[in-house]
Amino acid sequence: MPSASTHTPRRMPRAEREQEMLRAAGDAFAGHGFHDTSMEAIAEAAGISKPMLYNYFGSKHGLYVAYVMRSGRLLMQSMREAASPDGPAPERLHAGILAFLTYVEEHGSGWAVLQREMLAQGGSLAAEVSQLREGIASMLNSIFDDEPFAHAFTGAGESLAGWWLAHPEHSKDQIAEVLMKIAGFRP
Amino acid sequence: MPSASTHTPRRMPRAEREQEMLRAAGDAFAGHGFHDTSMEAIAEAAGISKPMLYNYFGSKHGLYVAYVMRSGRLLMQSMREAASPDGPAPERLHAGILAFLTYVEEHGSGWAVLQREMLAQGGSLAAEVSQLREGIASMLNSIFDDEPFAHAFTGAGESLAGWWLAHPEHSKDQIAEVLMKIAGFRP
DNA sequence: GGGTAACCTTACCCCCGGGTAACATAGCGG
DNA sequence: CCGCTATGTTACCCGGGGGTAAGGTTACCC
Repeated sequence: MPSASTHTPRRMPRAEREQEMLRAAGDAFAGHGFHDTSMEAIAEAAGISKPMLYNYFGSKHGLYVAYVMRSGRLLMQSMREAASPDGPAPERLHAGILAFLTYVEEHGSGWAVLQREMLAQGGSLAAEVSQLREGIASMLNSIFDDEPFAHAFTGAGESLAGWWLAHPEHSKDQIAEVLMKIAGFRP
Repeated sequence: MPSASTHTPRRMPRAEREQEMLRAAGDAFAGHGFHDTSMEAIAEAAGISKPMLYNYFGSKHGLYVAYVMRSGRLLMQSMREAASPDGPAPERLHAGILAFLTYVEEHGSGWAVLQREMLAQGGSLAAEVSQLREGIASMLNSIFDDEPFAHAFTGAGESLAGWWLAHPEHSKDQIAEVLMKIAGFRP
């Protein structure tokens, strides 16, 4: 028994450790923002030491990019699957809204980071994030065929989702109904 | 003539200099965000030296707070004046929307900073910013009497305003029409 | 069982940028 | 015209945190 004081540095396969790092990083970024989150803090939350983060992601920015990209991919994938073009527009829209709200509900940190990053127009993630915006916009344009309206609707969804997280007494379906009403599809 | 190389340190009354500092700070904060903006950069943009900023605003945070507060006051004042409770709801809403869009148009930096700050739920400005949110929410609730809908509508306005800034080929009235349509007041 | 590669840590470097002390001068009141 | 205050500057301190060099240990494979 060499020393009982060391922190049980449990070994872990790379892929698994990577996910844990991303989870810790995401929670930290979502809570305090990019700049008010230190690599040291992320490492501690992930139960490892700082150089591991650099070994796996190269830099703080690299870690952030990895998290944002993964979050964006996940969101787009969920929505595309739900709103695949079969069936009439209102059904597709409703399914897409539910997929979005489900993502927000289950990945609060991911959503918070994505939302903040979409506001920062000048960032180095402009390309990746605008790709996400484009994807959602094209889905909505295929339903509304009215670009300004589609953008307004996007904002309505984002804002309402944020409000919902602070008022969980409303059901997911109630929230979806509000959005359907805004879209012009009365029940 | 002592030295032609000095930067013409023109004297200026305090109030006037203060406005210039706030203008420079606002543009910088809007462009790069709070953390990626250095006091040095703000001082240079304002044509003065760094200690002046500390002399006038105490700290970087103090300068930021001053800018956010002034922006918020200005926006609330414009909207309250426009949407004062006389006349039917659609007219009040339309006037409020136009006041909002005018503010966004004329104070792009102020709006960008306000919008970012409203997303950051945990900041030290939470109190001030939530007061702004409350004000707008109460105006909209007096029109819609439907809190979730009012929040969604707020988001639609914010998002559409951002999109408008990137697509100035649309007129202010066209944008306002989109919002009126979302509100359920068809032309 | 020994070489090797992957996993992981401790201890440090060093710059950026917030904040300040000390000093300079314009211009107004008396 | 003389000093006092408000306006302004240069030059510096120093702590936080991004990033790294060097080394240790586990486990897999032959």
